[in-house]
Parts: sequence; structure tokens; C-alpha cells
Amino acid sequence: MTLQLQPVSATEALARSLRDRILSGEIEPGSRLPELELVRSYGVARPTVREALQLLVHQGLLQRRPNHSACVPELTPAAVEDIFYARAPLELHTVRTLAERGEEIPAARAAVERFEALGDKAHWSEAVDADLAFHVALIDAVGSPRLARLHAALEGEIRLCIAQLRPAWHTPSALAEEHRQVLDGILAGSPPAAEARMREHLDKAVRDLTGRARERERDA
Amino acid sequence: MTLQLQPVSATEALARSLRDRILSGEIEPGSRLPELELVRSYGVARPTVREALQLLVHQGLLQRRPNHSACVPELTPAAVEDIFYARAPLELHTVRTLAERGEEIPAARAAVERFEALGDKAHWSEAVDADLAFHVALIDAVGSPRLARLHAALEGEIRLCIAQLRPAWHTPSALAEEHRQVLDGILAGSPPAAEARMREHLDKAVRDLTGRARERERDA
DNA sequence: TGTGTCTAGTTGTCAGACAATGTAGGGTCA
DNA sequence: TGACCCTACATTGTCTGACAACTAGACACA
Repeated sequence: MTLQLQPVSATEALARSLRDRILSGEIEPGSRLPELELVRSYGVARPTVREALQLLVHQGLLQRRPNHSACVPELTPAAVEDIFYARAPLELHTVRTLAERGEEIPAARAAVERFEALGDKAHWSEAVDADLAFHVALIDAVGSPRLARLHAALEGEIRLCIAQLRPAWHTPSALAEEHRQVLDGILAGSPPAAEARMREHLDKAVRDLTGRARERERDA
Repeated sequence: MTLQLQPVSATEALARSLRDRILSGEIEPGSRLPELELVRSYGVARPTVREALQLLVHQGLLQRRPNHSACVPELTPAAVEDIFYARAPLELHTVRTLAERGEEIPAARAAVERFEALGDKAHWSEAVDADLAFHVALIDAVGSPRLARLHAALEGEIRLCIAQLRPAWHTPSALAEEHRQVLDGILAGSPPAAEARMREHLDKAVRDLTGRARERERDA
């Protein structure tokens, strides 16, 4: 294994920082992000800001209309459903492929165990990280760069969705159990069973999240 | 229906022009695109060029490593397979959804008819346009913005793939017939049948294209 | 009430510059 | 001759500063 230095460009560093702030809720849904404000607060040049914004727009974490400031999207119940509608085929295709192989997936196994070790008192952002780490481990195990790219293009929105609606979030232990079920299904080498478990896992998540989104809409 | 003016920004116009030139084969696979050269040839500023390049990279039409010029990727047989591996779940999910509804899809119908009217003498790029128009019409008919976004993120590469390997391309009439079969399957309201036809359509395409890619690899 | 005008704020685009990095050619040494 | 190093060039990454174009909101007016 070669050691890899990963020099991070200013653009990328800025994009990551904004991403973190958006996902942590520090930058609230609906708030605007004028370019000059970012220039001032980060001390970088405007082209750098613009590139970083373009990156985040691609990831679905920001919206931009011509001649308007970028802003953080507010997820409606319909948007939540749509995110999971588009996500489902990717996750199911992944699980099916892996179950056909029936091989151990060390990264996914590790993710499940980390999740289980977390306990119900953990901070919600840790739980989200552990949750998505499992799904990403599955996708990566398939070995399809393009499938991974498609998933990455949705991952930001999935996180955003959870970040904005986190009161609906399960307790970590329940989720970890669901993950273990999926992984066991894969290793059992039965595509239909594994697929069914993943489908259930996703359905449950989307039910909870849309429910919470509807509540929030009523309150507002 | 509101009438929409679509003023095109310089960035977008540049991205489109480059996209067309890449897909037409005018800019060959493997060739480099230094930023300053684009600045000179198009008479735009460098930030504009960089934004356009970033767009195309996101669409898979260009590759960029840090401190290197962007270049057009050369598609290996493995890459072709991977494109279709990632594409399949999107297309099949789409077809399944539409077949469950069983409703007429005017845009897709129109695309099939345009394809059939094309005749076998048409230029290959017209055939590609007609082909993708059908698939895009199906995806759009679903009404999921995110599914459409995922498909769009792959569409560039699908086109690139066909553009680079076009000698493997079927005669338009055969493809149009396959499309009609898929559409009929959807309108018959039978998800499994519709899905099977789409799967066959995709399998056939990937067989032809990887075959051609392997040939080319041998020649080189 | 509805229309037109003005202004401030913001984005879209341009020009020019410099440092850091990657590449290729030539020269040195074994 | 072949391997290695080193310098010059090409290119990207980033910055500064600038101006035009556009949007939205406030205001005056019919």
C-alpha cells in the first residue's frame, strides 16, 4: 500500500467546509450565500468561491438560479420521496450484485460493527456518518466507478435530508440491526432475500422522513 | 404553459460547443484541451473556460487531474460495460414505474415515430439523437427530477460511448423496432414484460459496443 | 390600484498577474 | 551507451480588480 498525500485545493477545502456547515445545520435551509460574503469570510478569491459553489450545486446541496445568490434548498415531503425514489434502484442493484457474489465485504462489516458500537447516546451526526458509511461500503464493493459516482451525486442530498429532518431519525441500534440483516442477506448468497431487506430498510427510512417533513410543513 | 426565454450564459454556450465537438468526434479521444488554447480560440476569459470544463467533467465527457490539462477519455471495453452496468437500474426502474401506470407517453411515442421515419440512410448522429430522445422521454415521463438528474449525469458518457464506437451501431430501423417493443410493453401495463424488453435492448447494445471496443483495442 | 422609474445589491464576465507544479529536453557522470 | 539530475518551458491554481447586466424592492405618479 502506497501512502498517498492528498493536497487539497482551495476550491475543494472551501466546498468541504461549506458542505459541513450546511449538513450540520449551521447554515439553515433557505438561507442565501452571496459570493462576496464568502469571499470576505474565507479570504479567498471570487473565482474560487464560484467553483466551490458549482461543486455543491452538482451535489444537490445548493441551488442556483441565474443572477441570484446560491441558497440551501428546503426539502419538501415530495423532495424526500423523490430522493429515495431515485436512490432505491442504485441500492437494490448493488445488493443484488453483491448477493450474487456472496463474498465477505470487510468494509461493510466494519461499518456495521462501528455502528453497533455507537450506542443510542451518540450524536446524530455520528449516526448519520455510520449509516452512510455502510451504504457507501456496499456501493464501493461492487467496483463500478459510475455507480459510485451516481450514488455520490445523491449522497449530499440524502445527508441533507437527514440533517434537516433528524428528529425522525431512528435510534442507532435499530438501524445497525437493519444493516446487519442486509449484510447477512448478502452473505447468504440469496439476491431476492438481500434485496427485500434493503427495500424494507429504505421504505422504513422514507416513511419516517416524509412523516417528519409533513409535520414540519404543517407547523410552518 | 408559460413561455420561457432561455438566455444562454457564455459558460453554458462554451460547454455546449465543446460537448458537440467531442461527441461528433472532431475532438478526438485522448486529446488534450489546455485552458489557454480555449481562451484563444473562443475569445472568452479563463474563469469561463474553467467553469465550462468543470461542467463537462461532471458529465463524464472530460477527465481532469490536478495540474494537468483536461482530456477526452478513451473508453475501454471495461468502461463501456461499466456505463451500461450503472445505466441499467435507472432504465429498468423507469420502465417498471411507467408500466405500473400503463398510461400513454406522448413524448416517447413521438420519439419512436421519429426514429422509424429516419430510415437506414440517416447520419449516425441523427440516429443517436433519436435513440436517446426516446430514453430521455421515458425518464422524464416518470416525473422524478432526481432520477432525471442521475440519467443526465450518465447521458454524456453514453453518447461518447456510441460516438467513439459507432461502427458497431445497429441500423436505425432495428433499434426503432426495439423501442416500439419497449413502449408497447409499457402500455400493456405489464411491468415484468416491459422490463424484460428494456433489459434485452440494453444487453444487445452493450454486447455490440464492447465487441467493437475490444476490436479497436486489438487494432491499437 | 396599477404602472413606470430609480437605486442598491449581486452575479456574469473580462483582463492581467504570479506562484506552484508537471514535463521534456539536454547535459553530466559512471 | 545508459542512468541520473537539472534547468527551462508549459500549464494550472489562485489572486486582484474591474465593469456590465440583471433582479428586487422602494418610491413616485397617473
